[in-house]
Amino acid sequence: MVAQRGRRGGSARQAGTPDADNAPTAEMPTVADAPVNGAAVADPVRARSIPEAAVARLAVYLRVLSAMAEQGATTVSSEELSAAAGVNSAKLRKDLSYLGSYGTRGVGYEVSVLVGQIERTLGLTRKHKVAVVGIGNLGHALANYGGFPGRGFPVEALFDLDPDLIGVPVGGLPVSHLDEIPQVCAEREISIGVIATPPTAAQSVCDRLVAGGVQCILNFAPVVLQAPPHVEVRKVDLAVELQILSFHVARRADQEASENGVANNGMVVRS
Amino acid sequence: MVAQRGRRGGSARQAGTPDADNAPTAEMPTVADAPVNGAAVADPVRARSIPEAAVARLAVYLRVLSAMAEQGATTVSSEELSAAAGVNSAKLRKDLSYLGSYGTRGVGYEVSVLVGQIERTLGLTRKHKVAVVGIGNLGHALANYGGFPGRGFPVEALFDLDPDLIGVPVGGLPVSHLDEIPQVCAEREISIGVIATPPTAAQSVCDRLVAGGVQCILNFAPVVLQAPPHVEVRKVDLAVELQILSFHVARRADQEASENGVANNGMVVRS
DNA sequence: AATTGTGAATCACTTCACAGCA
DNA sequence: TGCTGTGAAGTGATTCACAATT
Repeated sequence: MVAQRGRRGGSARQAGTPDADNAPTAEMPTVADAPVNGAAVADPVRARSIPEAAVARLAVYLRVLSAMAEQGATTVSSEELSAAAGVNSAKLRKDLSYLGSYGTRGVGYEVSVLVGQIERTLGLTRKHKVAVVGIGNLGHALANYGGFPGRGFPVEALFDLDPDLIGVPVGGLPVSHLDEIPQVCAEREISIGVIATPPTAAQSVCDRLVAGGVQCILNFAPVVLQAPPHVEVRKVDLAVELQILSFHVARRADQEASENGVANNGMVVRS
Repeated sequence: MVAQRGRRGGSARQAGTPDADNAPTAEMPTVADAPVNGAAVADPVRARSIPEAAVARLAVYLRVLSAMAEQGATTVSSEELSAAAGVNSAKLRKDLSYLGSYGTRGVGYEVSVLVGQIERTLGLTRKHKVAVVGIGNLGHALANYGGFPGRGFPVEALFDLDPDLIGVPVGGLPVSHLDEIPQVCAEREISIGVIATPPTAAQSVCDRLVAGGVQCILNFAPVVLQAPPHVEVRKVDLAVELQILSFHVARRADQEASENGVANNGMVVRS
């Protein structure tokens, strides 16, 4: 049902979005992290390192598989799963092969086994406590998410600057002041900090989260954060997303124009 | 929900774009595309295409440059700009080179020129009307963003299913019913649809947006959308973002373990 | 017969390193 | 001298295509 694969001629390209990068701080929207510095990854003992891009897709497969399991499916082929996840089957199989060999040739994969292996690989067998900083519109939405997606990411601290908000429970949890970030995060062993503040406050919040010992930061503020290398930063940037879409609209308009013989150098070549 | 940003992940889309262009002054870039040699491509004109990854970074550079301009900067070197954007300078220069040659050797770039060229390339010289579907916590946050980031993305329609919400103004704009999506989007010439509904509603909303003629969709719902190839879909998936962070935490723990001489299986042994 | 798993090829992106210019 | 712009090399990710396996 879906994806047709490109053959020659038609150049169908999957847009799989490549994401990629992210450096010491945060950079583009995509996957993250690149070892960039120096030698980078030494030799992960047992880990065959998984490409960054594949990690993001594993999370998607996990969601699809969970839905399938709920509907009673017990086995699934790479063709089915890849269609549901919107990727091609070769990519899916390659991605799964990073986990090990858990499929049966001629048959497919057992859903429950795959779910277990992906969860293990993504580190989902342990809980990751989350703090949300900036209880504005977005922060509210995040705090109310009620124990974040998929369980395993309980929100255990909320922070804001506004005195009127301090102490007020949001989603069942009272809001603390920004100044308390380091102490509270340390006490509650927060491992992921979510920044939903205005851009001007973001760097300072980031610094406090780091002081509080958080290991990862998910940044919704439209700024490039500077953080030490041991802290993983990812960003979600609405403005960037919209601008990328804008680019594609423009590109498309352009194409149409040249197909109509408009711009271009007058060299329209059509069949 | 919120979720992460991802790249486009899912829907199959094709973008092969044989482009053509590259006129001395007005060239509109295209995303990189499969060269596919062969006889097919009949376009002798050297296509100027911008890698997808570079497009995302251009949006970041634009924001940094705007901030610099506000502070009175008139010129900037690749070194300065790249540091502020969190990338290395070679990558920055390469990215800017896709726009054309707008720097001065030995000096740097003129901020205002760069801003103008990036805006042109990203198609920001024209407005892109936005509709937000699903006025829950997140939709509310988005609607109130007040004419989205950076101007140029005015929110001109809101939709929800809840009867109690229909007609109620949110951020100054009344909410319409989901059923009206195709008609309203067409009337108001919406070009970008933002889906902030629960996952079960997302595909149907997507279909209606497409019926209403929107060209791009930004999906916050945690599902893989199927959309026709001429519609650009991007997704922001909070669960995926958190799981990627989780993976990095696990990986890091793993590495530490092996640095301590632990072999494998999870058991931490400290010397 | 069907489907996985994967080496090899291809394609995309990044980084290097330096020629060219102001 | 300083900094841009870019070919070329390097790295990483995707796709192909088929042998291996049930």
